[in-house]
Amino acid sequence: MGAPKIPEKRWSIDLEKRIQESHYGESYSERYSFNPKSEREIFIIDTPPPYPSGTWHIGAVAQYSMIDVIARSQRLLGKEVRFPWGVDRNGINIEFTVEKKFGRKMRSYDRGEFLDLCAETIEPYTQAMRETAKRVGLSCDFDNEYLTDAPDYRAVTQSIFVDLFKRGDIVEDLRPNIYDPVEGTTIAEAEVQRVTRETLLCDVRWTTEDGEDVVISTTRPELICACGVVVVNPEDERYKHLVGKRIQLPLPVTDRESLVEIVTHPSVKMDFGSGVLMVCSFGDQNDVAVFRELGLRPFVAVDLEGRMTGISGPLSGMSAEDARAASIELLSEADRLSAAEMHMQEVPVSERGGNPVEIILLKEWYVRQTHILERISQLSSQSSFIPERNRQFLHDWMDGISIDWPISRRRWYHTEVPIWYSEDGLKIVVPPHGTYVQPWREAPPSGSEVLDRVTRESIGFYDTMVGDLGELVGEGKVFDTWMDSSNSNLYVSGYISDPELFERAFPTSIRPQGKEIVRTWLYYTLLKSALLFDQPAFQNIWVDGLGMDPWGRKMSKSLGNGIDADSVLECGAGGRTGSWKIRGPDGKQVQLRANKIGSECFRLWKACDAQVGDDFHINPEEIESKYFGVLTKMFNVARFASQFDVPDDLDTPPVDLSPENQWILSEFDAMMARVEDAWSKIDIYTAAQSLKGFGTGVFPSHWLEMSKSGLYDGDESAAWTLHRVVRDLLSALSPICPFFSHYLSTTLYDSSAVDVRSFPRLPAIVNVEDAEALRALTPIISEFNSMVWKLKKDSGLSLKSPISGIVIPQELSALQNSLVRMHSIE
RNA sequence: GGGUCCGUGGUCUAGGGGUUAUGACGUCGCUUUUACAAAGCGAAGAUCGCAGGUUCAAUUCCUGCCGGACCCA
Repeated sequence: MGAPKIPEKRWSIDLEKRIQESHYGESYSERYSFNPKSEREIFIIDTPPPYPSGTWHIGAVAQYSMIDVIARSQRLLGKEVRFPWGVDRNGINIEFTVEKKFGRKMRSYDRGEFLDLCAETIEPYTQAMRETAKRVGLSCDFDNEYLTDAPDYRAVTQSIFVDLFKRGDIVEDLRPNIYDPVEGTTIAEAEVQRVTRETLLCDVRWTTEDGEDVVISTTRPELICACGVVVVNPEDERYKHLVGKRIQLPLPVTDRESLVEIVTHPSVKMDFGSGVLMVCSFGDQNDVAVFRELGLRPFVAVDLEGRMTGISGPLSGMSAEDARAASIELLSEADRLSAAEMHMQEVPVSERGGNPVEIILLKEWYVRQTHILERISQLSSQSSFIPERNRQFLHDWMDGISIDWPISRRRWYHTEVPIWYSEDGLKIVVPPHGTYVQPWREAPPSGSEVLDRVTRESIGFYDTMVGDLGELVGEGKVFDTWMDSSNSNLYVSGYISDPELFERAFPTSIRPQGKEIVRTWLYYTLLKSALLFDQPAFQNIWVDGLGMDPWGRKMSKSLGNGIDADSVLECGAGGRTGSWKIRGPDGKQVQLRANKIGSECFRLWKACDAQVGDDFHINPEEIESKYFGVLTKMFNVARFASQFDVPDDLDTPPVDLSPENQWILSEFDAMMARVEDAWSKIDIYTAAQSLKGFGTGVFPSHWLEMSKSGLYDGDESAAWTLHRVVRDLLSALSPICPFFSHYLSTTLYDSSAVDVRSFPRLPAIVNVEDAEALRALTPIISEFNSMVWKLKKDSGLSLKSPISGIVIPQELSALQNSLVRMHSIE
């Protein structure tokens, strides 16, 4: 015994940063790298590659820290863990950033020049993200970072495209697509958002061929030229006599019939406007459905630049918005506008650009999916969801899928569609497996294959056929970014790059992600695995809730309720406190303050505070007040232990363990059994709560107080118990608080808790029945101690004053001596 | 408009057909005791959102309503 080996009185953020910095130094990769040849059970985590755009959302960082807990806990259980660090850098987001930064639209640049600007611009954001990742303590394989915009990653996307194309799962077709005319690209259903805004609802007077006037309400009068049919509800008595008649379009059109038929359709709401509806090719998705159902020929009213086409007569060449104003004017001049009033309406807009979308007939590439939904659903039942109830998000989304997935985009900073077309347009050239190509600026590489464009059959190789193909045209389109990110599990499991590993590691052990991207990232990944291998993509799917503001609202710039991740992680460093001004629910600014948080406290909070799957409120004040004390407490337990010599042999229990040591070891072992079980089920919450309860509760308050004086007197079996418990407790805690555990364990035991690769369990101390009987004493001990403490308090005695007249319960007679010393009972 | 989830002391949270409903923060009181006052100990504080129903028994199961969040149309 001597002075504590741990000089600090408590955990601090500066200490945390010091340990962290040295941790990411030399031995880092030794510690956390992945050995694909390992004999251990392989555990691969398909981490969500974050998108670097400004700041990393604190909710995502919190979630990521729990993925790290999963990685570390699986290592602790002895598995060979691959915890990749990937960054998703493809996409329209960085294109927008570049456009904004330089004040020029993408299409005004040379394509290559623009790509260079994107790559350059995204780098500092990527770097900031790496730093935050380390600051929150992630044990990713940073040396093998993957970037989705790197050639090796894009090559996987392109190879999978070619494979799926060859087997007919990818098709090229002319179909109505949701289109963002401002950004000039197709988007998928999953990328459409709805905003409520005020629009002018016009009542337009149409006239039938018999000369009867009919009023039709519309918010899109400029689309009259694309009207294919006028519909009424079949139940609507007012219009029964009109069904089957023809009606004149109220605006002039060119190159098309100006009369359309009136038919019935059940989707018409009788009480909306006049109850008569004009159906335009591609006014909205309902229109598309009606056109398909009635087998009508669609009219193209809006072109790729968002301008009105020739059929719109006088409106031709105008933007949709100008055309709307012009058409209203024309209708009004012709005395065909009977009313026009402002009306609240939900408008579909593109998620990224916020622009009202149009539905346009375009030739695009599609992944076929409607035929395989049932099978995906079957396969996904082989994956466990954590929590199980979040499986519902997937089913809800899949129930609503009605069309194939359009995967081509008319953008630039994305993976290119790897296709060249022959001069006659009948043949296509695709690159060999594993090669990244940019068809818009390069010729096919050697080894490329020539396929029949329609039958997809192989005709031969490019190298020998180059003379027969005429002048090749490279495809200019690129892929939806989900086409890239939905390969992440294949990429990290060794698909293409390491077939031997892939054989062992697929389906991928776990997919951790937020619930908001179940319909995109998760669904598309499952789709790919079903199409390519007819297999489930994952063994486990961990779906967490989202980080909300302190009142449970989504954090957003417009609400002004965001909390920056770095400000929380750095809170307390160098004595700087944290303060956050956030707009509260009543619209008033609320000031939150905290003195010290840091990564360990932040992680502990997330692990302890909410079950996985639920949305969680992020309040720095609460994080500090509820969890920093837990760290202080456990730190001091270790500090207390550090003044007693560590027994040479912590593996073999002393033969003369006294009853109180047997008792706490039984209690400890039961707790550790629970934690081991929780770690193996990826139940962070139960593990965290168990460790916290034991480490701050029964162990220090009861056993330690009971054993203290014995320890000071050199009781060696108590010292063994103390050190064994503290050492193993730190190991079991290391997934949640790695730097805290690392510091204490290396200081006390010269070996780091984060390096333990087998979950520590005690050798048998007593037999099972006796252990159970000992654990049954816990509530009696705690009640007895509380009784004595309360008695002393009520009598105005200090805790160390002697007290008399206390009767020790019969059940605790074995602990008599310790209890007498603990309370100075006379 | 539809779907999913949620509603437990002032705040956050666990649980779950059956003794006295878990824990934490906050509050109040006491205590400087050879780890810890950035701590410990103790106390007060809940008709488990509301209304029905099922049951011997409901906070738990069912229905409706109210409130909140998210997703979708």
